Amino acid sequence: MITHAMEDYLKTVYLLQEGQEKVSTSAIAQQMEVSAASVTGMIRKLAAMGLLNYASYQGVELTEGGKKIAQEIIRHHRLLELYLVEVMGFSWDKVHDEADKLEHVISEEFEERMSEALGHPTTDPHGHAIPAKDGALQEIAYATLTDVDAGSSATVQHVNDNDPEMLRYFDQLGLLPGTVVQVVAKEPFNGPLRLRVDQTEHFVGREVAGNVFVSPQIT
Amino acid sequence: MITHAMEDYLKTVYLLQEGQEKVSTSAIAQQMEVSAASVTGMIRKLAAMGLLNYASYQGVELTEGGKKIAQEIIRHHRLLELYLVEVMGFSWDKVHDEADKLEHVISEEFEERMSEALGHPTTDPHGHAIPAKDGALQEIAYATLTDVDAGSSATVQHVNDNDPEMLRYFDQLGLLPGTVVQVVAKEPFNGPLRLRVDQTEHFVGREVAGNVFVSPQIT
DNA sequence: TTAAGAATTTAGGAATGCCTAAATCTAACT
DNA sequence: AGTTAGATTTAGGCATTCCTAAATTCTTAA
Repeated sequence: MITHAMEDYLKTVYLLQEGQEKVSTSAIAQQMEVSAASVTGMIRKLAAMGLLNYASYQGVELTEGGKKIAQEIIRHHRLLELYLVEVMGFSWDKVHDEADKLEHVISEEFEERMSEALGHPTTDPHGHAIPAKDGALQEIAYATLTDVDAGSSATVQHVNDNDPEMLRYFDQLGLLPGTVVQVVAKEPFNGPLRLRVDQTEHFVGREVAGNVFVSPQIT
Repeated sequence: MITHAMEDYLKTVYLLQEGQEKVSTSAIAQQMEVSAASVTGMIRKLAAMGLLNYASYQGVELTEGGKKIAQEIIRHHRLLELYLVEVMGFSWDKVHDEADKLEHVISEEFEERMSEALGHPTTDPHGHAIPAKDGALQEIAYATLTDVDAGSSATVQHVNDNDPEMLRYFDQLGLLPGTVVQVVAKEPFNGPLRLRVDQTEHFVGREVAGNVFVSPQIT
């Protein structure tokens, strides 16, 4: 039997795996805010179930079976986020936590009816791709605002959704997926970025800018 | 901390408590399909938390605190059932199981938004009363169809919702909350009841009839 | 009133999922 | 190659929630 905790581990490994081949125990522990020892224990169980490949000290890699479960959970999560915002009227800073709980519990029919009600959408409110029912998730590794050269513009693709307070700040700044931002200037010594969004200028710190993922603006 | 299992126990005790003063260990065990020993263990924990009063061999009674939690869970369950049917288009035989999982997981805001979307309803799809946000649930102890005299008519108030197959059967018979039924005849030796629903006659067994709760038809 | 039978509780145990502390392994630098 | 810092695993424990089997208590009916 697959438990909620197992689903959370698979989801985390899947999302960390993007780009890298192998995922380390400590990366999982940090992401999930559990001890590394707990991760080792769970990983051994998941490996025994054939959901991931694992060799001591070498890191972890999902099998096809593990990937399939992870994708399903991520699909649940992102459909839920969008449903909560679009149909139920939640604000986008509150939907992550709600979806984290609901994603393990809803049935396939619930998933299907949400997808239908939303017109089979492909991105969630934070700009993340929603995997198709049996399709892989190809998340593109976008740069963040901190990587954009001063003077250049970029289009917001997605933002990190795990800090509600930061999401409210994004909202306030107008840094929503699809928005064009110009990096007017970057102060030295990890100083703030001067941004122009919708004719308005803002100064934001590097930590915030590092959570905004963008593609270069086509001019 | 209150766990999902604890919530389930409180809910079960609350629903069994209607009519009776005290609820026995074995009644809880039977309803929840766990062993009596498990019930004893959980009850001791809930009593220690002040959620119910309990003396060995004497049965169990919820405290005000326990009642409040039970009502909240029942409100979640019944709002979810109605939301799943009315907004998401589920058929009424599938919503019980889905609601049983979701009821422990949704936030207060989710509850509130469902209630709003439904126009603050007072009964769920099976005819059960939905408790108000902080109001007690006064479920009336209706008779079942088996109690109705041959020749008399009655109005369906609610039906048991825990058996999906039986719900589909009710649907087929037209035995929905609000419907008027005439008990044309009752065969002896626990034989079937001859019912007239919407001009059509049906023969149904006592087990089914015992799960249909009715009030006498005002003539 | 006493003894069977039913109901309930106690005792002991298993699985899950987390923890801390200690041991072990890897990798990197002298 | 040796040392050491950091990553990882092992060992031992705790809480939750269920179980079965055995002991106890209550009820009832001869």
